[in-house]
Amino acid sequence: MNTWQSVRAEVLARIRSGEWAPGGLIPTEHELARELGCARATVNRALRDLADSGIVERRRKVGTRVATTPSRRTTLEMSVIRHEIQAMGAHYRYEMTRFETLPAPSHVADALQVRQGDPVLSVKTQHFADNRTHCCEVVWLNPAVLPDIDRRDLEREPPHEWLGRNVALTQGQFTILAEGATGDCARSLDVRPGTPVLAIERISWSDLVPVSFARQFYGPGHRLVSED
Amino acid sequence: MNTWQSVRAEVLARIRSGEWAPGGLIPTEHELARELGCARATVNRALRDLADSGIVERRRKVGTRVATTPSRRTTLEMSVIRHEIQAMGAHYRYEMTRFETLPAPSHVADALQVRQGDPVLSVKTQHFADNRTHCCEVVWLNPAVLPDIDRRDLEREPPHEWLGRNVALTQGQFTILAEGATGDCARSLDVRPGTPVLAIERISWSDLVPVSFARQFYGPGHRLVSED
DNA sequence: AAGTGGTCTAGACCACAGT
DNA sequence: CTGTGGTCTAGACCACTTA
Repeated sequence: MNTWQSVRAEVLARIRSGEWAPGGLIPTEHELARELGCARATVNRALRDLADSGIVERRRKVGTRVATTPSRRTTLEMSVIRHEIQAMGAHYRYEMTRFETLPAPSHVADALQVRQGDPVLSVKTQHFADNRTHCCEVVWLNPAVLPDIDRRDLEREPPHEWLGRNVALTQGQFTILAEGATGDCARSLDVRPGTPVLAIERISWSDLVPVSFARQFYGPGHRLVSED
Repeated sequence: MNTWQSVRAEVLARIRSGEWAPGGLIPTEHELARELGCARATVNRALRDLADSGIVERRRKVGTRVATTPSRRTTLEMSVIRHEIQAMGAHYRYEMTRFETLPAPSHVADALQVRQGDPVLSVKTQHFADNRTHCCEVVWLNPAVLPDIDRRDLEREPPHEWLGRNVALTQGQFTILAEGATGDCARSLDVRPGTPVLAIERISWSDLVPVSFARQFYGPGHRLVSED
């Protein structure tokens, strides 16, 4: 069969067998197409897939190399918290506990690309699964990009769901780290201060303009699982 | 321009504008190709890309729907620890602190798909950046798949690097969580027990057979950053 | 049975990066 | 300039799913 999957498998097998060593060039698309008896587009599809997985590296004029860094890319599904909770079969409830304009602290100013002390919107929320706090978050919003957001908008609906429906988010970045719970967060999650919590920082852009910077905290036992 | 990127952008714009609502069907590939004046393959490439990002969902005979779950997929680069450390400009050193065959505890037996109590290889390692422990890990190896691994192999080289060069790893899964440092791990990372650490659990398969189950611990301040 | 996406083909042109 | 990958095309057939 000359499917692109079979081409991918063949190439992978040759890499695994050592026939094509890490750092070495493999044949060009034309050569592979001829050898395997399929169209170049098919080979291209297979090699592009391998490049997306980080198995090979491709550069024009140079060719395709077996990656020396056998690093793996893995994809995480960052779902809407409501769906995450409902998927567990739990009842979802959302609450906004703060909504106020504040001068931007330095780390927020960095993330939103505004000057330190510039006014930004600070929103605190909690997401409940069967009346236990599953996640609490602080969201900082760039008012320059959100002309007409209203307190009532976010009382009804979590910030990221509102943003998803009202702003053209073009890019996002996630940072994952472990922290000890502090103050409000510890109280919300009903854990002692210092308890390890998983923190996810999330920056959303709309056309290269930062729209929001969120810090989400998940209590003990929460796990992020890759798909693969 | 009839690039697949421009088709992708056009489709995205229509979704964002609300012209194509979440949950709704968008035109078929044929229709879009005709309307936008390009080949169907180009439309296919664009829509496939959007489907990979989770923006739309595609099913044969049904068509392409705007995803009701505006969940985002993001890719994490799980690099080899040595490269991670060298990329910071630090000196890398590796040490194996344990190598012994033990009866599999239940969580390890689950991960490696062996019976609880079956013999598995337990390896403890530390990875240093400029002589400070950057990461410590416990790796459990499935001896059924690793006939001729030797203690000396892993004294020279970290388990995952050895595996990468000697076993055809076909699949991996990562789980990320926050934990409090305990015992050996706390001592290795030079933190007090209970200090929040980022834990990454990693299972590697070779052709549906589990090869290794690793738990890696990173000290305070460590961050996983998505690419996007 | 019919309609949708999934893929392959053969050829072509282009963009880029070494020489 | 040259050779590589990146992409587009027009057409074709296939696979799957719903009706």
